Amino acid sequence: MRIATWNVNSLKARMDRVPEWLAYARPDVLCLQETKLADATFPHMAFEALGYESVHHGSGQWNGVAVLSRVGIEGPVMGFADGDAPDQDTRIVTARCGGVLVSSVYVPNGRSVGSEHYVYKLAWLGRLRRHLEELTGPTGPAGPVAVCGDFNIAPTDADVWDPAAFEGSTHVTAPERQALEALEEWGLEDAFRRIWPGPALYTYWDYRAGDFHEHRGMRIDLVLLSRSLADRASWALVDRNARKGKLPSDHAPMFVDVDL
DNA sequence: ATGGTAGAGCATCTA
Repeated sequence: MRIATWNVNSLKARMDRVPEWLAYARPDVLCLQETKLADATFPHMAFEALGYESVHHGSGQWNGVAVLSRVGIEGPVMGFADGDAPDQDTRIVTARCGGVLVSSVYVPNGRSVGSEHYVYKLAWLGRLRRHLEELTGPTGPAGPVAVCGDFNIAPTDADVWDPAAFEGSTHVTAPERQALEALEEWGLEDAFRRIWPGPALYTYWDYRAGDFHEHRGMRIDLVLLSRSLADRASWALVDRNARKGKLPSDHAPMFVDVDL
């Protein structure tokens, strides 16, 4: 099973590129973030024509997440299933695809350390863990689980182009990394890192100042797999070609292949 | 690196 994730930074602006990439990479599952669409305008039919069922959770203008699957979509859940009040934003959608519980997540950016947005980011990551506990039940992470998306966290200093440039910034702080580690302690693994343990393999580059061409990037888009899946991960790639050319997103798509 | 660009939608907000 090929499990992919891509922050498209507006699906409307990327409707040439996303179908093209689906035809090229043929993922079994593709998690999208920042569709910036309301549910009513999500192009389910365009993906259906390519063999993909889809589920979307969005309110328009900002955020918005989707799961596309050609191995089935069952039991979609919009937002958190932790029983708490609905999230203020549309940042997570979950469904079972080919037997795997898949969540597409767009973790809040945090904006600046200590801001209310940063507090929301850390709380959101706590809710994500409780959401997964609720949906997996007594089986927990022993079952097949994939949490894919833009985490807005660089797991280690090897995941940013220059750690010194990020001092005092979000995405690299200890509390953010600890929130990610809490998910790993629950039973998820950064599958790309297992395949490619080396540094400087990024998924995001700011549009500004020629960052992409100067290799000033960050690895913040992750596929977290439960142990039974991670043990079967055989290949992973970031498709940097999809960050080039006309009208790219500021994120590249990445995927992990799992031998099921 | 303290500006720069892109996408939302029409004045700014978000990243």
